[in-house]
Amino acid sequence: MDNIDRNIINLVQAFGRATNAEIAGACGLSVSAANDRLKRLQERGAITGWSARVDPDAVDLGLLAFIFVEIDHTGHNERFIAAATLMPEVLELHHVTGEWSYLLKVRARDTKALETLITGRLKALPGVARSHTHIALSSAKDNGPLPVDVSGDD
Amino acid sequence: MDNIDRNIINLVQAFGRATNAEIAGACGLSVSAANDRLKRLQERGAITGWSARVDPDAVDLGLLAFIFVEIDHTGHNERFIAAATLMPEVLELHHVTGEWSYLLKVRARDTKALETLITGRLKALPGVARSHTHIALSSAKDNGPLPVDVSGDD
DNA sequence: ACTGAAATACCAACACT
DNA sequence: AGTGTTGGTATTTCAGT
Repeated sequence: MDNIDRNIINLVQAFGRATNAEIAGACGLSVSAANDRLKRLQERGAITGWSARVDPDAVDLGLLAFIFVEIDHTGHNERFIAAATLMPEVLELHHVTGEWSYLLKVRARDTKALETLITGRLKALPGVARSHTHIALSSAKDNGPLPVDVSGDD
Repeated sequence: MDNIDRNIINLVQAFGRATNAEIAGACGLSVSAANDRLKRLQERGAITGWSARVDPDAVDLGLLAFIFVEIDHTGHNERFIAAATLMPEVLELHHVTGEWSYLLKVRARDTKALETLITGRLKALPGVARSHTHIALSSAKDNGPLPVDVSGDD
């Protein structure tokens, strides 16, 4: 992982459909070398996959919320993680420090769908003692690229 | 936006480098039709771009944190948003309901870098009254795909 | 590891249904 | 909107450095 690799990572984060020729041009490599490096970055696991960025409003998921959850008995943690991870509305599930056990990022169609998710499905899971929801009114930035420093060591 | 479009969106969210032939095969279309639909989804803004998924650990950003920020005077909001959005460590910036003004998702190398970010840069912005940080100990799910329902109306 | 070239696969425009 | 064809590009492999 040298600076060229980091440049490639920055490039393909911003432009996931960049061609090998474009990567090569930006990094001063031949097309083959760019292709080789991209493949190696994937084989090593630095690049884990590719994705289209989708406008939530276009797919009727205008409501974004962050939900803190507290689990009351230690034995329930694994089951909660397994169940919540499988819920498609749960985009993220983090184990966090502080007064709460988990922080979930969820998207839903509207407040009604959010209510169903929280009271009907999340709070129905064993061990969920309480939850606290923050609704996002607007997002100035969402899913930004990882800031990969290109002036680190080679 | 019909069910075929929603299928395509689900597919390219999971496999951002899916070829038109693969999309066509999955949706029962010809390659040309798949290409046309993909183009139209981008022209309409449903698909906003393409991105490589990157392993944070591979680029030395092992620390994930969520930071709540309170802004004390209304006039400072715009400037805070503008400044925080430009910080590369700030992956997300949401205006949220509740006792706090904003919720930020940030990534940093380690606790030292996080401290510099919070005390040296975020809290230095005008209007930042206080902040509260939740550190993610682990993430069972991160940046999951938007759950696009394929059984909605055509 | 990188280069350059050859073979293969892919995309995008076209005429037509 | 969809299909099949076609010409132009992109990708990928390989021998050589």
